[in-house]
Amino acid sequence: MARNQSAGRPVPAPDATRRSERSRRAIYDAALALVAEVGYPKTTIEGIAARAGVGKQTIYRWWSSKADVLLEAFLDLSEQAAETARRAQADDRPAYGIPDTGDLAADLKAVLRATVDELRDPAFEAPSRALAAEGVVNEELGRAFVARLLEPQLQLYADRLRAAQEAGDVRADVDPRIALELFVSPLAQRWLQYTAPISHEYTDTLVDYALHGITPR
Amino acid sequence: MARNQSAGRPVPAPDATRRSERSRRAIYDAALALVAEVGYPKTTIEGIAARAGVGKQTIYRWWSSKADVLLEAFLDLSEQAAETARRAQADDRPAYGIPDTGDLAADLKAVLRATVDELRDPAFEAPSRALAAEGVVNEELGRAFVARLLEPQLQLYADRLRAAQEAGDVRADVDPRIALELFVSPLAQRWLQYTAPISHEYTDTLVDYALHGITPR
DNA sequence: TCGACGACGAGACGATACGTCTCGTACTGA
DNA sequence: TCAGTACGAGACGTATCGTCTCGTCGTCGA
Repeated sequence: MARNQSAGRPVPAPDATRRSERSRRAIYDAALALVAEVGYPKTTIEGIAARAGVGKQTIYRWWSSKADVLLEAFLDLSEQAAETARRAQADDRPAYGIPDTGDLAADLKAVLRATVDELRDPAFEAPSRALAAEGVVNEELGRAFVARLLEPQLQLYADRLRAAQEAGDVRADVDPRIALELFVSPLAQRWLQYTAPISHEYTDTLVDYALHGITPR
Repeated sequence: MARNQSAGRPVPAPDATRRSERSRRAIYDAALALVAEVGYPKTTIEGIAARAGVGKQTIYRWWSSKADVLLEAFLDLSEQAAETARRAQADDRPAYGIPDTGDLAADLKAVLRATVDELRDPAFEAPSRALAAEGVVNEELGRAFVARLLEPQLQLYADRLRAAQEAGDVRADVDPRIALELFVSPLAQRWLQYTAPISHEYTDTLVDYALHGITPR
């Protein structure tokens, strides 16, 4: 019943410098594999430990919950993927983010098309959904998920929109953080909640509507 | 292990005409109360049965899962609420739905402001989140949730937008089912995922951006 | 009027998974 | 060299799962 640093003998905090990197990685791999194979609800701490060849205590020592393990595993996966992508394009592109060819509509459409394709990647789908779902019901994890994974992505759109404002392609009085939601959120909702299918044509349409509005001009 | 109508003796389907209405209601009430009080993950079938004063088998006989119980409980709650609302306004409003004063922007803003207030109602919040979360990870339940709860709501927006098209306030080539997502989905995402706070000012801004676009006119 | 049928409340049952704990081992820093 | 601690392994008691088996009760057809 007693958790960390509560009454009685304060449980000594584990020494992070002695932590086993090997176990950490094995736990990430096992967690992601299990979620993809049997689904989040059937993924258990005991299952992760067994698959990783690790004692249960090693998991409980470093993480507070199944969701927490998965969040860090997915963060690690994202970092690796970003690292790989960054190294692949290396010098020919200045910074990674949303391209700026000067044509805002085309740039947004291209990135959203790529996002649609990514959302269909089964390796990402299961853990993404699991984390999003847990975050809906668990505010603490939800905020961590947003702060560490979602918001950095959204920031890229905000940056691109700000650049467009300076180029005069977006009105100066528009808030980029809100404007980006006009095309990002509809895609997110369709994907998360299965409200309707997603496609390249769909995201193209979203960009057109968002840029020009739906009223007669 | 063997579920309904599989091998061996086919399990006789329960006779719905002999179903206890009293138990059904007690189960709905207990499920909603427990989710609100202790949260969805800690809500158990055994807990619902005990609180409802009902045998576990009575739940397993009529529902396939905890999520299924909650979906029906919430549907029932929504129907009651809709019934009450419909009876309250009775004759002074012709049909319930989104008002049509002729001013599209004002009508949408009013409804979205009301939605913001609703989303803060604690009685709805816990079960809504629980169902949405379960639907993210469980496609079958997700689709049922959308079809029976979400889509009927969205249809009201589509209807209002179609009326606006006939009045010439929305371009004829715009797809209302997509257009409505420009202001509904951002609100949904902020609420579901805690990506940012929601307010009346925020939804007003969404409507303005969606109607007129973010580019210079 | 009465007997069978089946849903009901209650709870026993074996199977998991929970989170804590206690081993013996192995590495590491003083 | 030796104390300290993370580690793999797994035993432990508790909680909930979904199935099952009771005895009770209300309803419908003979």
